[in-house]
Amino acid sequence: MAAKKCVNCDLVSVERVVNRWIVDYNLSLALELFKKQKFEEFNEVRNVLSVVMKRPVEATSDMPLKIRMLQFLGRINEGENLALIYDPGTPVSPLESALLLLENIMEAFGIPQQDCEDASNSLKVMIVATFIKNGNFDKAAQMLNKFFPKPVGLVRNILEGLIRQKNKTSNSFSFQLFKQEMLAFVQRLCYFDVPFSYRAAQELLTMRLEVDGIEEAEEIEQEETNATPSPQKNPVPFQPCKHLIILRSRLESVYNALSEDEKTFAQLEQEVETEIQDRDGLHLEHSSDSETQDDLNAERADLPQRNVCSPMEASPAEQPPQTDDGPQTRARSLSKEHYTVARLVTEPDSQSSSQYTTGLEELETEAGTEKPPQVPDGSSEKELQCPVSDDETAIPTPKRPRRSKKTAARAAASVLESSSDSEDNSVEKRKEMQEETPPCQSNKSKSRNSGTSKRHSSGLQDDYITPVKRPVRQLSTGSSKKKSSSTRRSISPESVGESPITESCLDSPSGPCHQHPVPQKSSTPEQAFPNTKWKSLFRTAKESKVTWNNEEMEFLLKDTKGSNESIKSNSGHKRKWTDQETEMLKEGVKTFGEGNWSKIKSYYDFKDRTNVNLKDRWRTMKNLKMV
DNA sequence: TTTCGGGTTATAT
DNA sequence: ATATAACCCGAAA
Repeated sequence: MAAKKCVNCDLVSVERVVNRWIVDYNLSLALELFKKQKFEEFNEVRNVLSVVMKRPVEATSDMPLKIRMLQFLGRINEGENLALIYDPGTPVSPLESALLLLENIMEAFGIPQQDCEDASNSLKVMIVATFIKNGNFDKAAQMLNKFFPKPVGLVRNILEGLIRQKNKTSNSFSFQLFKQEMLAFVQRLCYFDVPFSYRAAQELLTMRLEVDGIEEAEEIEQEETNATPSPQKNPVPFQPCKHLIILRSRLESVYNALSEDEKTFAQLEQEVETEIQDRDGLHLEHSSDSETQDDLNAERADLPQRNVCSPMEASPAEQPPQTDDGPQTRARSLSKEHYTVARLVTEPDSQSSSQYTTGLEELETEAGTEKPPQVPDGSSEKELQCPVSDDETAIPTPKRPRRSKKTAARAAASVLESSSDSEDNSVEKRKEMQEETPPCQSNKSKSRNSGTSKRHSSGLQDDYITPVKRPVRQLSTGSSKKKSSSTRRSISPESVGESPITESCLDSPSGPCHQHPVPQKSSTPEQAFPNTKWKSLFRTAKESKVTWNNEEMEFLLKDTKGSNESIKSNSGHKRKWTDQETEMLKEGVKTFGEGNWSKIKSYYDFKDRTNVNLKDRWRTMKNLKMV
């Protein structure tokens, strides 16, 4: 029933809000994964973001910068794949494109030069070092002179020495460390608050654990399980929450009976409902009061009137800490119960709508952080919110079965992992997601997709903004060491001729491949997205407070697509080890010790590498005296 | 199930 | 044709 109301409401408005949560969460998640060197998952999350960004998203003021910085990290992540060239006209390595992007960001967001100085310098050094590592000494020297014109400086001397000696095996410049440094830089630049959805999920998990400890976990789990498949059905999904609530208020009195008689939660709920109904009408007031106290919603103060938290979100999180306080708690819990249990399970009253509304706002506030209160139309919101709240609650539940106390991010990550088995699959999935994508023949070339950073690398400002992606992947001439070999074969044919296809499809959700040819540097979004469908979507998105720049969208999309492996290899063929993989392996051995291949493999995200592969690679490295 | 070492294969030169 | 990195296979723990 609530759902119906929602449908009537402005779906777009709701979607924007929900998508903002999603984006907010995934931004943080991506950063976390990057930090943990789960680069595959990092790319997966970026994929998620790119897809979400195609939908209307209500952006916060800091979101654009975060998106850009994520793009930046994406390029950094692909930094060693020199084979990736985005603009044939002005071939630029991923790291160079990262530098250009950084400069662009600084300009666009008015970031003082000094704030980026260290990062910029490190980036420049790594650009040179990467060329050296790949044996492209000419290019390295060229970059060295470009970035470090002064013939003085320790770093310059070191790099110069390596170039002179044509020593590409130097370990002086760890790419892994460099990545982490870039991560630290990004974190300095933008503050990544703990997303609301993360906190909500975490608290929910905590609650479940508590409940499990006290009660029989099985019941709850079962319920959850049931709820998962049909999240739309309010009654089922929420039950867990109800239980929690009930436990707080009623558990003491009923616990014994429960354990003995095997009373079901449903029964308890009914009891509670009865109580609640008796006190109906009070709940609103109580809820507001109680809410004020909640730690989660510090921001609620701003919205005193609608402080009632939405049943799903607020209740799970808040209740645990409350245990039994005093009368207040009692009232509070009751009110909450009322919402959750009575409303959802039994029957939605008129009140429900208002309650939900409140909850939503709260959520927004939290999640939105700085975002200006955009509660446009209260009435419509209310209705909309119902579904929203439901979804939110429902989502976390199924996904993270009390699997553990691991952080939500972790859990999410694992989910991602499982879902994305192979790049191929993921890639294809992505493509699928981008419906318009015409049949790119390139599908086969899984590897190719990696054309992550292609886009604006060279384009600099213009391309950068340009919706068109010409990122064509070239085989890097001699840049890529050994990898190139395998890469070339598969890539060259496709990439050269139609490289745009693959990427374009992915890249331009807005514009299909065909439209690429015309470089539109338009600042106007519409232009960017030729496709009518996307146009409309984009417009819709635009309406939201913060409009997503074409650039941002593109960045995401583009990067996302290709990001994964530059070199993917055909399943049947030998796949050369990338520098990145090698570095991870080194780190892994350093951390876990030689021989613990399974640990290393599980800790780092080695894609399509078996324990034996790690072992063999290590053996090879030892033979080569790389270690 | 994971690790290990010898053997095989695919690829670059 | 050769060298060798990547991969495979069977044994052992």
